[in-house]
Amino acid sequence: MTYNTKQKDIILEKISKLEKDFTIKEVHNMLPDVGLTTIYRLVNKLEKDGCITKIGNDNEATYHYTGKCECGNHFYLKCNKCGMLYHVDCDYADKLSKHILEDHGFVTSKEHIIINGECKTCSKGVK
Amino acid sequence: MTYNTKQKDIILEKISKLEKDFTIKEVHNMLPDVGLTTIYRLVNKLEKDGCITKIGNDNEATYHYTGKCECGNHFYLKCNKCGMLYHVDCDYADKLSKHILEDHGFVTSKEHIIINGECKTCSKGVK
DNA sequence: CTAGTTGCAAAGAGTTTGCATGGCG
DNA sequence: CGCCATGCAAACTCTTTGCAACTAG
Repeated sequence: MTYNTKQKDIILEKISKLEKDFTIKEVHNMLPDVGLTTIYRLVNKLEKDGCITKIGNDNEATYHYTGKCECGNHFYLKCNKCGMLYHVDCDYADKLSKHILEDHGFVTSKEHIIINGECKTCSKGVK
Repeated sequence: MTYNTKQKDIILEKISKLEKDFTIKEVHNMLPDVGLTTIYRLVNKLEKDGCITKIGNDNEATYHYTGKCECGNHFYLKCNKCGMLYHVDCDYADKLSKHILEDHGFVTSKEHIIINGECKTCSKGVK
């Protein structure tokens, strides 16, 4: 019901090895031979499958490859200045999820907690 | 250096009384007499002033009026299903900010921590 | 009167859709 | 061969910009 194509392999190969988050444009720049539309369509599908997390950005959508991992002990720190996404392994994430669920009845999204702010470098650099 | 106009008053009056987050379009629908452009411009300015927090959404930007409050003991839980933004007063927010700062050197954005997930209602209702 | 503000129309930017072609199974 | 996948171009939507008219101070 779903074919394996060259483009799919190329895209998956690429984004699964990225250590940082990415935009559609970036992927397209890295893979000029794959059509823009195809990247949009595949990324959307991967997002539905749960392999990718969409990080609603300013005006351009940013995505992050998460694979199929179901581990809960981490969260993301997203720097609003430089755009970097830091993956943090930390017990605190579990505690936080549990707290939010038990005290506020809120299910944190697939254990992918994204907290916005400013990273060490940027908060020092500016001002 | 900055004038007080009718439009400004109308917009501020409206969004400061909203209990939920809003999009530019929603504001425009509520205030048909104010030009779209004006709303964009004013909201952007208010965001810079810190009275409004932008919640990078899917394709349409969502904003939330926060006023000038500098209180730190709260965070937001944003439901990805119904779009509701829950304002939660909780000591945990402070602890979390402190932890992130001390252990990860990351400054959480203006104490406005937004955590995505699914609210009680939606997580029960579906599937 | 001067400088900031407004709002229309047009331009930009990101994303989606239509449709004909090509490739997997 | 049937059906999904691809990719170009066009359509759409949200947001920004240019510019002339307007208004607060």
